[in-house]
Amino acid sequence: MEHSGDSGGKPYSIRAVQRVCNILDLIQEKPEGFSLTQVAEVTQFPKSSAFRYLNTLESRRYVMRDPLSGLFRIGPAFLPLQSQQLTVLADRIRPYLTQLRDQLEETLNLGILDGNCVSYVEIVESPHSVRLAARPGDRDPLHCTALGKAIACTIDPARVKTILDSEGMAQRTPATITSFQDYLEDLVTTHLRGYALDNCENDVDGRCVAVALPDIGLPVAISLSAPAYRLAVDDVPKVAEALEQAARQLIKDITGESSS
Amino acid sequence: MEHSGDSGGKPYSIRAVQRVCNILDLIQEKPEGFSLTQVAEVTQFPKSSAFRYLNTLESRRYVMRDPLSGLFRIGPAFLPLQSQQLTVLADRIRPYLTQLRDQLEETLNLGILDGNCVSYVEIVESPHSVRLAARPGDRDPLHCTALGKAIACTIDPARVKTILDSEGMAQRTPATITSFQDYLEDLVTTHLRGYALDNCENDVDGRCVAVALPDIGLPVAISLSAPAYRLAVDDVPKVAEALEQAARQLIKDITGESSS
DNA sequence: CCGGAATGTTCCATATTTTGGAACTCCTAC
DNA sequence: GTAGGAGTTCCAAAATATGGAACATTCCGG
Repeated sequence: MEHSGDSGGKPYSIRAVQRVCNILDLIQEKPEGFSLTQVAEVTQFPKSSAFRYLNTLESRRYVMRDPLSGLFRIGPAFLPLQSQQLTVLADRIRPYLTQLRDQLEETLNLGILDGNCVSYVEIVESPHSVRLAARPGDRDPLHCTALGKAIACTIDPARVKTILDSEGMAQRTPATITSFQDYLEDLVTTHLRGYALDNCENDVDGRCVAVALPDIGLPVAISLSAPAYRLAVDDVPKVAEALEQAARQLIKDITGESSS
Repeated sequence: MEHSGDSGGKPYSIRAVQRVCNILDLIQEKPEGFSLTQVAEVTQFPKSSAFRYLNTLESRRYVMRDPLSGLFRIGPAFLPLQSQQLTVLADRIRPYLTQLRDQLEETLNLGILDGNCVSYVEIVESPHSVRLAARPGDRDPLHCTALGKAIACTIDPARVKTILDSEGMAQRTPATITSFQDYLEDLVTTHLRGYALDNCENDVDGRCVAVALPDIGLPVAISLSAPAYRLAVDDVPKVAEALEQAARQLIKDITGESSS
């Protein structure tokens, strides 16, 4: 029985398990992911073997396929950033998201700061066939998403600056905020108003409202996303109020105390 | 070819990979871990199969064996709590820890807040054969460790309370702080003084000095741990100064700006 | 201390599964 | 249209994973 890499003297090593670990080690090295051919090359597995491993890991969510690039990257099963804690949190927040979805008939999201981006942890989709919906494990930038802005209000401004310096503030739509100064001003507004708005800044046809969940101990926020034609700017305050109400209630339920 | 659980209609599923995923799913459910027999029971694998899988995963650090309880639990390869970011951070901090180890000839640690505990990310061990050293992936409570105290100074006091209420403040040694009020007072001292001290509170024969790394964006701290007989209380300020100096330098290096 | 139960570790013949190469499909660029 | 590259499918047989049983170790109770 031969196994690649160091088994650390451990007997009874299973080669297929080692191969899984090789792939999991690799997939963590690059957030944007790898093509099948790259995985095969780096791991030195035959392409068909690599394909089967990746497909199996994908079916179990340890690996996911980026819908745009087709690259294989870290999946949601690997994403619980604080493991237990995030899983428990998502489970407890899901009923609220479901209720909001039923009430407002749009897509609800739970997002977390993950490195320099927002990562979608939980998504409860709109009943409409035309909907604005990310997928679990998707990541979006901080500067042009409502989730990003809501979370940015809860973290150190110096940290926000570091992130944006590092990631850039790419123009995704004509409405995208691309200067740090403008972004800071938006954050002030966001903070005073109590909710964050992505007004066709991330997706030219999309609008999104988000509120942070302070006191939870993790940089998380919930949001409602909708096609812009169904969520007029005039409707935003009403939606925000529903989100804020749900946020207050769920924080209370989770922490056993009320948010100040 | 039969595979357990939902393959989601994915063809070319590899049974051994599914089994790895079953174990990884299970191991994430309980921080304190599982015995071999429990893993075998829950997964319904024959004991010898479960044993081989766990051993292989252990050799690759996705699973680790708790040295005290012998239970199998999540390993460091699963621990990079912010994945990329923590790996990069540890790589950049290691040379500093190594230099401090060479200078002070004791064990240096990098720890992070992980759920309700401190988790050891990086350890550079003392050259002495008698040393106080945790192992990567080990977890310790917040209330009786210098790392825990240093990190507690950087997070919301309400969060600290929640953690301690949940985890308790178990007496580990006669010197352990077991009341929240006393702990808060220690944190005030820690904050004013600039460093945290575990004065035989976690280990009756151990002393530990820690400083937080503010502005990094993660709840992390570095510490020096030593047998108490080699680290007298009078030596603590000198050690703390070396740690603080290194902390200032590495924060500057990592963030590209100086800590305020 | 002894015995029994429980947990962990080792071994082995063979059944099962994984394997890797080749063929095929699809897509893109020239 | 053609070529090349990435992804997908297939299959015979080589390789490995398998599971049960035996063995070793530890723990607990009488």
